[in-house]
Amino acid sequence: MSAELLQITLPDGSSKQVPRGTTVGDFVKTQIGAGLARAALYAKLDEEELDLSRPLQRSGKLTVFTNKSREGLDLIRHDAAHVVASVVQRLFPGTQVTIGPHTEEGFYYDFFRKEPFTPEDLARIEAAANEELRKDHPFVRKEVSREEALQLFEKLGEKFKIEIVEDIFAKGAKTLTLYSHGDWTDFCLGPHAPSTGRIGVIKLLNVAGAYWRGDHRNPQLQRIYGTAFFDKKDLDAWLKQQEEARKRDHRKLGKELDLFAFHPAAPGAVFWTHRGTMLFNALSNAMRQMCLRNGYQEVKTPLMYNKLLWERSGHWGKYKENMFLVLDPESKEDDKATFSLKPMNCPSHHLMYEMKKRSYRELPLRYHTQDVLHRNEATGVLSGLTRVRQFQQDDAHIYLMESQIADEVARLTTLIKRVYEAFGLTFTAKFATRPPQRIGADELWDRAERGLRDALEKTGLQYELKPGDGAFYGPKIDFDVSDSIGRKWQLGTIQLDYAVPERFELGYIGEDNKEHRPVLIHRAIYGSFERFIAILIEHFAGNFPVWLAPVQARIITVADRHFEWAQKVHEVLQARGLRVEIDHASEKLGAKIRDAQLAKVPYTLVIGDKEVEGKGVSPRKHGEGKEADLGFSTLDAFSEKLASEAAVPF
RNA sequence: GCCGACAUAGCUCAGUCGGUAGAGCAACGGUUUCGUAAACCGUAGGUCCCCGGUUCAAGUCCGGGUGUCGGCUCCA
Repeated sequence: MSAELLQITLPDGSSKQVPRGTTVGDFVKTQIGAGLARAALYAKLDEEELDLSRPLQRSGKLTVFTNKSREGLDLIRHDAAHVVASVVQRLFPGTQVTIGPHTEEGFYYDFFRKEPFTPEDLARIEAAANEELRKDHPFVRKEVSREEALQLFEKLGEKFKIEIVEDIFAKGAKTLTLYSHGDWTDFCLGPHAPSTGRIGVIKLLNVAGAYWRGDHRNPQLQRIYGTAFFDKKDLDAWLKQQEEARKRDHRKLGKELDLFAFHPAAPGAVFWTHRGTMLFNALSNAMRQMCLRNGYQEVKTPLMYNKLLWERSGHWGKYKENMFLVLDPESKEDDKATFSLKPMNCPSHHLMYEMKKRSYRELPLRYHTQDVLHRNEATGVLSGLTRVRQFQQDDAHIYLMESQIADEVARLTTLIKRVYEAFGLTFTAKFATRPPQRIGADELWDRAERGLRDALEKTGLQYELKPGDGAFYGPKIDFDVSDSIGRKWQLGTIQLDYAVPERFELGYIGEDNKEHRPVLIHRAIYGSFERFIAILIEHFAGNFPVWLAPVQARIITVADRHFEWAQKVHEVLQARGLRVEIDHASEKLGAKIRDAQLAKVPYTLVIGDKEVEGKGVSPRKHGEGKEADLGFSTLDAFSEKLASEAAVPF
């Protein structure tokens, strides 16, 4: 069997026969073409990733990746992480290496070193790393035994590597692969590009702390973030895009558009300006109306509760760290902290639920609340509007019978989809199952997970499975949306909960005249108004659609003599519930137009002799150039138009 | 909470080697009454985040605190 032939199928369906042992690189060169051979970085034989230098050992479907593919880019970014690590160890002896994967936008490498890396260090590392690329070191792969691997890393004093190596072998690996370039060697699953020269350019971005293996009890490592591209031009384009994205940052736009502010006296709590409040209220009212149309009861409950409630709900035990406690000087308790601001609405709703005897005929009973919540978040996690200590959710708790779960979840996913699509947001759904730390019997979890999953499957929505990511009381479906710099934020959520009704001993009288336990669904669509508004600001880059815009139209006059008609226009539009303002500045028209444009007001209404004469306005749409000028319109016609655009789209 | 960086006028930002702070915009006053992205002249505005230290002298150097930012852990 010296010339055993393998059957290698290509993506176009054609297949080639080559002797076993032919390397991937040779296969590509002889069977496909020299051009692809030069461009090739690595390949996949079925699902197995192979370096070009690896011999083909079995038949299968071969896919070759070049610099034209996402996979190719991910590969050189991983290569780049190796190059950076090698340079860091040369420039900063004594630094220990850990891991360095590629990410969405680049890569990182985690190092253990006492002294922090400074921005100057980064610049040095970056320069030296790019120098390595020019040397075009080949990546050399080698398989070693457990003993060889451990011996190598013992010698190098790489404690973290040893830990990983031990783990790999403990999981049953027979050998371990090492990759070297130049005189630097690292343990790595691979694959890698043929040589360092295939990485076009490396750019280091920043340093940050990260815990070893993501556990805060472990030593803190220094994570160097960077990115790599095939071409300097691609890097420049990416940097420019990043720059553009930063212009949409909700913190920047929030200040520029005068929507909200923060003050050191209340870290993590928002000051909403009038404009911001108008936006907030537009969202709030839209949600409120939608809930009312869909069988929800809107309720308001107290913001502060005696700890009797928190002990009952389990928050006192599990969540106390995150709650703002309120001292009661009259209290007989030692710590006087007998009250707390509510961090969630659920316990309040349960109290309301149990205030009356409930019948199965009332179910599903849906409580909707937009009350203010407080959570004492760790200082380091606060971030603009996306992570705050005081916030409002478009929260709801739905009490229902188990048989109603599928329908209710289907209704919910439909609502969520409708709302997100009305904003043009693209989202991903995640199905999160039981976490290691949980309450409730496994049998309940089985039912809950099955129920939620069945309902989700029924809706046909694409979703990602997140095992172990559920809430401590039940599995959930989360809906994520990205911000302008690509960070994903959880907005909507649907959480199924059998445990809490049990804990609160909630009941309803069934058709059989017996007491039954309801199931609970926690759900939010916006998530929190604060975070949702952050996402919207970035999504629209501050150019809100009319129905959301804090100011929907700004009236500007050509000269002071037009002021009287301007006021009349203002009155008429305001009477229709539209948000309109007059620019009183003693400026030329051009300047007022510019101000209105910078304020991103959807319509600027120009009023001069012509408009006074014709009892109308000349609207100008937000935007550039001649087409922005809509010409003359009667006041009636424009007010119709604006009112129709101000309608809630869901 | 942890690691790192940053904090100067309402905003955006200069401020060299340690020698008591400056611009543009905004605000205010005046002139201008103007047709689709910036009229002109003037005035005022500062606990250089806070507390302490070094120094003849601190916006600048050092220590502590607060806040913000980038991550990590956590989370809507």
